[in-house]
Amino acid sequence: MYICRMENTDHLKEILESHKLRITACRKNVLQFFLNRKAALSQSDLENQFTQYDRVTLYRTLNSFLDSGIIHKIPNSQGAAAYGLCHETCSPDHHDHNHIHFKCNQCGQIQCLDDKLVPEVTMPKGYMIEAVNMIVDGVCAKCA
Amino acid sequence: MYICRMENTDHLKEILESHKLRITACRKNVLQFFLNRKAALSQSDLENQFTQYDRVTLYRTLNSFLDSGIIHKIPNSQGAAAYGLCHETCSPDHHDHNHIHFKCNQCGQIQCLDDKLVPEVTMPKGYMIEAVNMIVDGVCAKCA
DNA sequence: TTAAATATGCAATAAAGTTGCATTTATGTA
DNA sequence: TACATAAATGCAACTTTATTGCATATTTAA
Ligand SMILES: [Mn+2]
Ligand SMILES: [Mn+2]
Ligand SMILES: [Zn+2]
Ligand SMILES: [Zn+2]
Repeated sequence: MYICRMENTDHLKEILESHKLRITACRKNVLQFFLNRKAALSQSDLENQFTQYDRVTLYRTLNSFLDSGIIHKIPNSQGAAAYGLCHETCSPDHHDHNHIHFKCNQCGQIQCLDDKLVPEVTMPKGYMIEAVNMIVDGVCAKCA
Repeated sequence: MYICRMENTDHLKEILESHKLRITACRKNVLQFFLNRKAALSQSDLENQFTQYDRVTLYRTLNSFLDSGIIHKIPNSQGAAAYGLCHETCSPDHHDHNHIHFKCNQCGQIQCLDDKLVPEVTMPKGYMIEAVNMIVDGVCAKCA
């Protein structure tokens, strides 16, 4: 995870550049929003926060972040898709997403537990593993 | 998992009755379809299979099965929701869903690996666990 | 057999995701 | 700096998925 909380424009620019994305106001704002947030974000979170941008633009911003490896999509059972920041080690080629996700049934927030790694798992003979996702549902520390 | 593959009407009736659901043709047909299938099913799978029923009826059939503990919802990152048969031990009160789900990126099928249990996991202090889901993506034995 | 409770079909609506295209903006090069 | 090119944005339209209301049909228990 990128360490700083209050980013300066240069830092945002660097992140976008290093992922081969053009620097635009929308992308910088959305990226900053992700960096300031602890929890995962959904498209509608962005729409509420950034009324100045068209929802399609925000949709495509999320897609460009996904494709370039800035964020990752978090599986869920219902509602809109949620997105979390990738580790700094992630790239479009090689992702490093072996952390557990937690969804609080009280406040609804979805969190990346970056230092809680998904345990190893074995598959039946003949199965090939490409990715493993673990989603824990419950009540978070704040809501408990 | 219910053992039989080709159910007789009585067996279907028993299952529905034991979950306190009224016996209807639609429910029996949908339940049979679940029992015959190995993979998880989506609403659109049902719509394709049962053109004689309104899609809202199929939607509510899935909901009644969900609420009564006949099926469970499987988290995914994209596309329509998938549903898998519950174990016989499941009830509305107590669910027993600690098995791994596998999604094949080739054929798209989602499978309940009923005998592959989700490994134990610990949360940070203060978190309460209510449910744990594990979804493995990859290539299934048939597609490999 | 009948009354009450529930399921179904149909219409309408909401929510979420996606595409095409004209216009604007960003970026590399002259 | 100016320009050409490639990419991003806004807007409209559309698709898919999910949800609700209500009249009618069916199931169930008395
Ligand atoms: Mn995450
Ligand atoms: Mn399952
Ligand atoms: Zn919470
Ligand atoms: Zn497969």
